[in-house]
Amino acid sequence: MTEPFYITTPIYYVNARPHLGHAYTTIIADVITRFHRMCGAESFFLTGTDEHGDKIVRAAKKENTSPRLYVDQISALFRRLWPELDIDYSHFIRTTDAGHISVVEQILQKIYDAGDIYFSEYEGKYCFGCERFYTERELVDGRCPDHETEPEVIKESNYFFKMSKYQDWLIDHIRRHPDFIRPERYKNEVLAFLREPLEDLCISRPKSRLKWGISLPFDNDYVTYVWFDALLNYVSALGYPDGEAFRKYWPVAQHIVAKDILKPHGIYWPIMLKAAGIDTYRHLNVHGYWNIEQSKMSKSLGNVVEPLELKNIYGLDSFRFFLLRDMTFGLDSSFSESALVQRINSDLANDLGNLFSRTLTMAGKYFKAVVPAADPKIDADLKLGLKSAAAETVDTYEAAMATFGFNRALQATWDFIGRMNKYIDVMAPWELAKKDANRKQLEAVIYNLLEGLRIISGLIYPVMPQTAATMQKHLGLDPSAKFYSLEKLKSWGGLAAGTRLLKSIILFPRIETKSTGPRATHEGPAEKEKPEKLPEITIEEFTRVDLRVATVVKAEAVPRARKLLKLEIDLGEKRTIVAGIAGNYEPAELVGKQVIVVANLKPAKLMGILSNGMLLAAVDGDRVTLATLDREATPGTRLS
RNA sequence: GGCGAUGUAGCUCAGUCGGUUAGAGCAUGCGGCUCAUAUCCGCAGUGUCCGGGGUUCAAAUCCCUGCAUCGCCA
Repeated sequence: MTEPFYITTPIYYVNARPHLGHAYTTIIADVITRFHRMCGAESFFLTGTDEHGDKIVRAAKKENTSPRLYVDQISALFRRLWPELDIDYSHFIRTTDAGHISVVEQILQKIYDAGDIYFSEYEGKYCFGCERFYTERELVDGRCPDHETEPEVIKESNYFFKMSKYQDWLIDHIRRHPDFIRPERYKNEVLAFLREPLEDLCISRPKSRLKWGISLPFDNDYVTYVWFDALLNYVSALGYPDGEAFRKYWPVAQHIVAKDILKPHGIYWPIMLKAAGIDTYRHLNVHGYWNIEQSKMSKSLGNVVEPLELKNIYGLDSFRFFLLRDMTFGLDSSFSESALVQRINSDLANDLGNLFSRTLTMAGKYFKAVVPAADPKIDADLKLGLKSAAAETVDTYEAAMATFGFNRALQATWDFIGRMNKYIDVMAPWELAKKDANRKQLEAVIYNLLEGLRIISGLIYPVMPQTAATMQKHLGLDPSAKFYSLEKLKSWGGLAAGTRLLKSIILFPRIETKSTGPRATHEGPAEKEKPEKLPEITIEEFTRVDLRVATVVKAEAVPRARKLLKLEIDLGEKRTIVAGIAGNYEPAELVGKQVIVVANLKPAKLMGILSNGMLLAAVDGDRVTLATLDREATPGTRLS
């Protein structure tokens, strides 16, 4: 029996709404869990929300609500999002759950009784506005960066966790288990950090300044520091100390985190476990950031791509595919709509979708949509290595997936898809179909193609569960069966002759991208009229024009105006602009586009609508082409 | 300021222990096919392997140095 599998995402801090970074981490956890189910492992996939701490109190205050109501609300956003991304988690934990709180208390008491928690006084610079201490380097000219006031020096007593005591143990553990933290770069980062003496961790906050947390079991005047509370979710969710799930899954625990929380997971957490007498986890899997609009994805930055919107536009499976295919696990990657579209068109529509549709069409045409039998004598010559290629593909795939090499696994799958397309080209079934004498050969060829598709549908299952099921259904198989079992994918010939196929369909519609068209090539620049030159201006004159990046939020036709569109744009603030581009652009295609706007143009009324700015466009007779940006930029950014 | 990573085709990246003519996908150009979503198959290119110096019979690869980007730490 395959050993069980336990994976966790971080529990997300509810001071912000879910964004692409959260979605990516959670999708990866979903994919790896589905993969382990393919391997036949009993799997447990944990996610949830982290809900204590002063940032929550402040966020709640800002919204004029209580922490309790606030965390309920944001936590629900996360919980509701995951099913929409086809994320099939086993359990959703909240740090405000009674069960969790009681485990935190137990473990704190245990470590306290063992003598690894001590009480001590320290002094620091405290900003009463922020309700927090600042280190010297965080201060700007000795002042709080938010309030610009000088923080006061205050003394405070707190409880500290003796992390230093376990430093050598941790170094040793990491050295003995080279894949404890992976990829390697992050292991090295942790080891580099551990070369310096580790400071003990302050694990309490006095209730005089923070009440929203778990009270220390040994001192009711304090609450637990949020990280100490949060990390313990990974064991509390399993029913530590003697739940059956804990016994079964904890020994194989693996975590997934983004690189910004490497330190708590790579250092605090193993040491906490050690001190509590719990075996440490098996792997910490660390991934990078999605760079959007050239800045990092992170909780504290506000530039957020709404995952829901993207999957609604391009389809959920395509969206998941892109995230898994384009990022090398551990490294940063850049996210752009054009990269997404390119992936969809070339890998999904052209390669896989077209292979599927051409194969099913032929099976329909030549065999009335019934899976033909492959005569073994004839088939042996006609497989052209397809069977062995499939076996190699599954092997490569399995090895890559097990080590979070999602892009390599998909690459291998697509190599096989390419091989299938090539197979069609070489075998030319449409030629075989012309002569009855070739009937047996045609049967074998079509059978092999359908069988190849069966295997492909299994391989894409973890990443694209919906598409996998659709493929199964059209291959006449039961999409609710465990068709994705690796064992089944490893043996050729699973598809039974006589199975009734469904009609060919388009799995992934191509996304039409606006190209400059043939016009540009036929019309050489020499034939063009030279644009009239305007008198020279100074840089100062130029800079009087306030050009800004704006994103089109909404677009609609202006009634009774042939050329005009009314646009809602976001350039840091919302604005309405009326643009004379209706003949060249459909309202729908403009939404989400980034344009360049003259922001300080005197407002003008067009067809009764006040237009507050102007779009830049190349106007070539009737042909209007909007000026856009090479890459996405933050709305409101000034052009210079 | 200290430590580290990265820099390879138009774009995204692979490149093992130093070893023949530096690779893949996308994009581009040409050819082929017609089952298929104008899809697929084949062929073709293009490189200051970031700059400079060194070691070596031989360097994208090793060493030094500079630059750029990023990360960790202070």
